[in-house]
Amino acid sequence: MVEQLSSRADEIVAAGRALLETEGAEALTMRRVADALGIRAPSLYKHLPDKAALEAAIIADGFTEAAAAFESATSGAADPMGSLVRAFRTFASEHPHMYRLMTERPLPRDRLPPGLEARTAAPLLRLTGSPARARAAWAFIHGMVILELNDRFPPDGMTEEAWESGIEAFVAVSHADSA
Amino acid sequence: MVEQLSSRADEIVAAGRALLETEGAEALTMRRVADALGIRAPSLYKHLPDKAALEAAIIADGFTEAAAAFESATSGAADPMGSLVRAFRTFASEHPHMYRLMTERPLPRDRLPPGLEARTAAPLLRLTGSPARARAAWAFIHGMVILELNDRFPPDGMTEEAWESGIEAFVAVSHADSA
DNA sequence: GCTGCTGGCTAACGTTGTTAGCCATGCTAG
DNA sequence: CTAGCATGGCTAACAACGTTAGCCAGCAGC
Repeated sequence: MVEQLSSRADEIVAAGRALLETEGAEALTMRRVADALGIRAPSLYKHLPDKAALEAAIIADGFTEAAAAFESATSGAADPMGSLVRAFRTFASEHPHMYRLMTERPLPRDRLPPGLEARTAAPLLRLTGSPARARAAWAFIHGMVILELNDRFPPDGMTEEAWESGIEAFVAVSHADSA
Repeated sequence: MVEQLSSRADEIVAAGRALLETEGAEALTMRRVADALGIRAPSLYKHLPDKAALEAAIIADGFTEAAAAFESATSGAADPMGSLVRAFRTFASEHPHMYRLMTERPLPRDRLPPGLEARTAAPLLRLTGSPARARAAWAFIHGMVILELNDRFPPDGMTEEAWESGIEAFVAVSHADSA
């Protein structure tokens, strides 16, 4: 399943990630990645089986970073839920192309380090107290982030209010339930 | 902006849509579409400027259908919000590839019939009573749908509960606000 | 009956992921 | 010290993609 990458492969993944983050998904090309390293595209295949493996490694990178951000945002915070939501939004807005790559297709779970997905989900799961509520909150947060990223909301300044309205809704239900 | 399509172009769009819906996005190829019509790929360009125009026409098709479904679901229903959510989920699960195409990138608004986007959004906007709440509810619904579609939730039967939990949350806030 | 538009066609280009097969370098075993 | 082999480059090439250029058959209208 998840092979440990050689150090050269790590450099390839880093170059790929840099390309993705600075120029977007359509720049993430085997030839462009090779160019960035001063070699030819076919040489990449000495280190990685295919492009999907490169993408999976970049995605794993992203999840690791996101998980760390979520953990540090929630540990000992006064308002852990608000803090988590902010960390989520920050991650997505600082790494929009990465966030899209991480979410827009089914996860290549076979090619991801075991436990990474669960680790990323853990903080929200802990805060909401139930898988069902965690899923609902995640859907809301992801929906807001991806609709914003995809320019789906009219630019009328109403979006911040939508965030508050949604958070309020979930907090209300959580309190009602725990009472 | 939005050109009226020739009847031949309509046939091309229909063939493209059929390919998309039955075989997924990667089957939506100029050559495959042409094949389905018994002609060659370059001939398509006599009727459509490029592939983006084909996609936009398919997307417009999808929005028109979705809008009609949402309107008929909410008009005079006993539980209009539940009915709308069901209509939304039904549309997405019956047309998963269409739904992805409609949502996964920024909308080609220039190439869509004017007013169509607003028409599709209207039922939810009416039910929630405020743009902010509508946006929050939309984010939740879209988030649930797309995460389900992308196989993001563990298959533990908890997802139905997540739907209920989210709907409950939004309904609670709406009631609190209107009281 | 000529003109010109409509809607096909073939050939081709540049880009994509990927494979096959060659070769230099350098480590290791005998 | 040398033979052999793994490592990691390379070029050439293929199939499929979107797209353009340019040709031509058929048919409508003056």
